[in-house]
Parts: sequence; C-alpha cells; structure tokens
Amino acid sequence: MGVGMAKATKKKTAAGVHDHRRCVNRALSSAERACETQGKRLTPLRRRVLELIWDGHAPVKAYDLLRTLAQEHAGAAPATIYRALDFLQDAGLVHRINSQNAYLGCNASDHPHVGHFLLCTSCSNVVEFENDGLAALIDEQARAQGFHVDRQTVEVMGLCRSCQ
Amino acid sequence: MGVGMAKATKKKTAAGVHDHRRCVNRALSSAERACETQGKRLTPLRRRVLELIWDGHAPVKAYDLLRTLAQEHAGAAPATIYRALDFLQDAGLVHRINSQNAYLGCNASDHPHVGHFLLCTSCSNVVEFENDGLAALIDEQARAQGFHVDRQTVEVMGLCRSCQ
DNA sequence: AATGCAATGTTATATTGTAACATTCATAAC
DNA sequence: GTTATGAATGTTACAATATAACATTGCATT
Ligand SMILES: [Zn+2]
Ligand SMILES: [Zn+2]
Ligand SMILES: [Zn+2]
Ligand SMILES: [Zn+2]
Repeated sequence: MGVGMAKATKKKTAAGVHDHRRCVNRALSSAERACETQGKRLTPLRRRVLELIWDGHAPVKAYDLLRTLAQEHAGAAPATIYRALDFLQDAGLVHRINSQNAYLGCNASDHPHVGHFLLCTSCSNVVEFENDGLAALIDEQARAQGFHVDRQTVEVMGLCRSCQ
Repeated sequence: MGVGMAKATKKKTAAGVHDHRRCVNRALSSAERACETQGKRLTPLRRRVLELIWDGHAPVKAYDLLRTLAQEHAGAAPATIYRALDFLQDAGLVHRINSQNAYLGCNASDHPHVGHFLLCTSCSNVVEFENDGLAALIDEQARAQGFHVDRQTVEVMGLCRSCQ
C-alpha cells in the first residue's frame, strides 16, 4: 500500500479546484527543462517513473511504484525503480520522506532548496513548504557549533487543517 | 556494520576528555529516574539494550544491537530489539535517526524536547542539539498553514568541525 | 565498423521491520 | 498460598525495503 490512500481520485477541474492532469503535466514539463539545464538525461523510463510519482500526488513507496510499473514494463525490478529514484533525487525532481520510506514529487525543482515537509498523521497528506528564515536559522545554529551544512531535512508530523 | 566506526574506542579519562564509562552510567541512572517518574518499567532487558546503545556512543543499527545482544542473551530475535527500541523511544530515552535507520541515546531525557541532529557525513558522528527558537519557528510556520504540530525532526547533514 | 560509456536487464541477496501466537513473569485480588 | 490478570518476553515465520554484481543494450564518438 501507499503511505496513504489520500486523494487517489481527484476532483475534476471545478472552479479553483486542483486540476490533477494539468498539475502532472506542469511537473513533467518543468522536469524536462530542469534536466536540460543540468545536462541530465530524462529518459522515457525515468520520465515515466516521475509521472507515476506525480499520479498519486502524495508520497509513494518504491515497491508500489514497482508494482505499477511492472504492469506495463516487462523487465521492471527493484533496481529499475531505485535507479530511477536516485536519478530523480539527484536532479532535484523528487524528495525522499525519510520517516516514511516514501518519495514525493517536488514542485519547486526549478530552484535549489532544502526539504521541509508537513506530514499529516491522519490523512497522510504531505506538503512541502519553503521558509528561507528557517533554513537560515538551521544553518546558523549548525555553524555556531562549527558544523558545515550540506543538506538539511525537516519533517513535521501532526494534523493538517482538515483533520484537526 | 554500524553507521560509522567513529570512536569505537574512546580515550581513557584524561583531563577534560570524554570519560565513556562515566557517561554511560550517567545515562543509565538518568534513564532509571525518568522511567520511575513516568511510571514505566526499565526491565533488565530494556536497560541492557539502552546500555548497548550508549556503549557505541554513536547511532547504532537495530541488527547490530541484535548481534551483540545475541552473544549474551539466548532468545534474542528481531522482535526483542524492536520492542526494546519502541519502549525506549516512547520513554524519550532514545531517538531514531530516520535518514540512517539508526538509534541514538538521548542525553536530555529529563525534559521534553524535539529531535534535532547534526550528522557528519565523513566521520559519522552525530550530535543532538536543542534550540528553542528553531523549534518555535517550525511550530509557527506550520501553524501559519493551519497545521497542528505533534512532533518535529530536523536532520542536518554536513561536516563536523574536525572533518572540514 | 570499432570503441567507450551510460542506461537498463537480470538474478541474487542483504537489510530493516512486523505479525501472530505461545510462554513466562510480576502484581494484586481472593 | 492460590488464582486471576495483564505486561513482558520467547519463538517462528514472513513482509517490506534496498543493494550487489554482472550481463546486455543503446547511443555517440572516432
Ligand atoms: Zn522540493
Ligand atoms: Zn490530514
Ligand atoms: Zn534527545
Ligand atoms: Zn566528522
């Protein structure tokens, strides 16, 4: 199972409502541009894995991706998925949610940023947030202890607005 | 293997230098008090697992603990270790380092606090730090998005002072 | 065509973590 | 002291996550 069943089906294109198809397409286009810029190759396989990640629009587990991919791709094996995930993470297109062993598409792959997430323990929704002040404070606190920061992850567990 | 070989052997009681035995004993005494206070039972098994965690004085993997424990404890199985780890985490005596699937003794188990860590990618040393301002900022950022925070973890990867 | 390298295929295995049920142990009630 | 109770541990089996190692394919350069 995925990390959550949340919103496996999305509302269809009402006014102001999340248009899932459009969202996925935007993510894929953005990914293509990002890879172009970085001189990285978004092969059909990698692109398809990224699309599958966005399909659920929520953190997805590697073996769920594998099961889905295997239905359309004969040779799919764990290495297939993990290689694609490694590539996508290196390219900044996907984040790993460590506390869940799950992977989430990044909607800000156009600029460098750190991984900060709000994880709802009730509905399993996850949202990425950016707060430069927070990132800077973490950096500063680390430097004050003589530590040089390469990467930081923040995972906040709790209840989203609609689950409280 | 453990997360790192770092400091498997510690310097012995020089002036101002980390005295490992004393440090472990302090942690165990503190743990006993904490369990007393919380009305939780620090059984010999749980106490021994906590001691093994402190022995390395660095994050340790569950199956490394298991291998060590098995040498002195006949019936040791995965469940043995994971149950002890669950208990110790609930009691606030141990933190899980999500990015490493590893467990670290907490030296501040006497008061409630969140898990903030600096992880050196070179020597594998990990230090826990506390910064109320940081915890508060995370809380505030989450609340601003209508999110109710139960728990937060911060893992900062980089180079410690001596590894730069 | 020959070479080299990146990507993928393929098989096997390592690592991490749970489920389920039996047994033992400590405590309190009788 | 015996018995009832629930917590803790023993025991076996298995699920879930991830990597190693080597073969093959595809593609670009020479
Ligand atoms: Zn992102
Ligand atoms: Zn929710
Ligand atoms: Zn702590
Ligand atoms: Zn270091």
